Amino acid sequence: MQTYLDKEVKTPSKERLRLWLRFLKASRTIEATLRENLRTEFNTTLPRFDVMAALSRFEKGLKMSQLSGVLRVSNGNVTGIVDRLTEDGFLIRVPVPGDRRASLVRMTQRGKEEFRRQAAAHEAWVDEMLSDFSPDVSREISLRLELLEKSLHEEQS
Amino acid sequence: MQTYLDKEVKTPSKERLRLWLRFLKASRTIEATLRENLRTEFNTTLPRFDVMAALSRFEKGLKMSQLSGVLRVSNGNVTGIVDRLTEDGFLIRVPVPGDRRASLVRMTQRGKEEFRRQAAAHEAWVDEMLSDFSPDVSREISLRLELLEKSLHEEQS
DNA sequence: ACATTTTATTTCAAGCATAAAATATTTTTA
DNA sequence: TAAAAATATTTTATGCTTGAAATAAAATGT
Repeated sequence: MQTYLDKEVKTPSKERLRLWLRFLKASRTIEATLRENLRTEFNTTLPRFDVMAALSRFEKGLKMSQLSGVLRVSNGNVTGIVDRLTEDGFLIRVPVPGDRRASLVRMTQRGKEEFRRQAAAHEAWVDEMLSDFSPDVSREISLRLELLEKSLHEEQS
Repeated sequence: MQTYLDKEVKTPSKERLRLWLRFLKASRTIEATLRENLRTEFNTTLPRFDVMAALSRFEKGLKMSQLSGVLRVSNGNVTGIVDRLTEDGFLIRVPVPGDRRASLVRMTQRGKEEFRRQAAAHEAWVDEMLSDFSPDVSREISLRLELLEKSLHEEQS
């Protein structure tokens, strides 16, 4: 039962709900800015940037299923994005010897150069938006979020 | 220029980038769970839930432009979602007397009842996922995020 | 009153996202 | 080795999302 203190003292679940709503709103605001910037300055999108970022960490490329695993999105989703990035000359599909089902997706030289520019701009935009957070505070919250991630992926009891 | 301490001491901008990436990942993980739960338990989606949640706070309803303003999404986007929720009998469009361009969107009785059930489940899911965060810590981070939100919406200098 | 501008909303084209079904290939099993 | 199961990927159907164009009505200026 609720008391006359309701305004100040919420139930734990209400407090966590509020936290989630704030979290989501901040996340969406930052995302919207990044999308807008990627669109106007590089004529690309966040999903395309995400794919390039993932591939930039794997010189030898990734299979489609590995790529969708890393990005935590559906298989079918990645197909279309890789198709378009390939048409644009940023990615290439190379056959896997000995398995005609699979292919490795990797960046072209042009893709690498384009991504380098995008990544530098992206880092600057984030730095600007999060400028209120000192390196120490950033590290602290990063750590907390890492623990949260872990707890979210534990088997539900 | 970078030093041999790179592994431990990052530049501020790298530290903030890491924070953003963790932030985004946690946000997406939680969102994915909520989407999945809404789909399997209520046959609905997060955008539909968001629309209902916004309207639940306005007994008299909202104009389409107000609704997209509150949700911070594009006008055209809201049209389709409201169309489908209206077909399902959860929302109703009522004409605004004296302005034949606009209409007020508000929840039907059935919509209110359905949303009450969804909101209760939603709160419980969030409570479960964020159970590591004590009410005090929740409040503290909420406050930080509120400040971040504010700084993000200030005129860029 | 009439032309112009602003406001409210929808439509459109393109891309993103998912789950489920389909296709093709490889591996396992009987 | 032939059938069955597993794996890798694409296709399909449906809905979300945006920016831009289109439509319609209201407000403003001359």
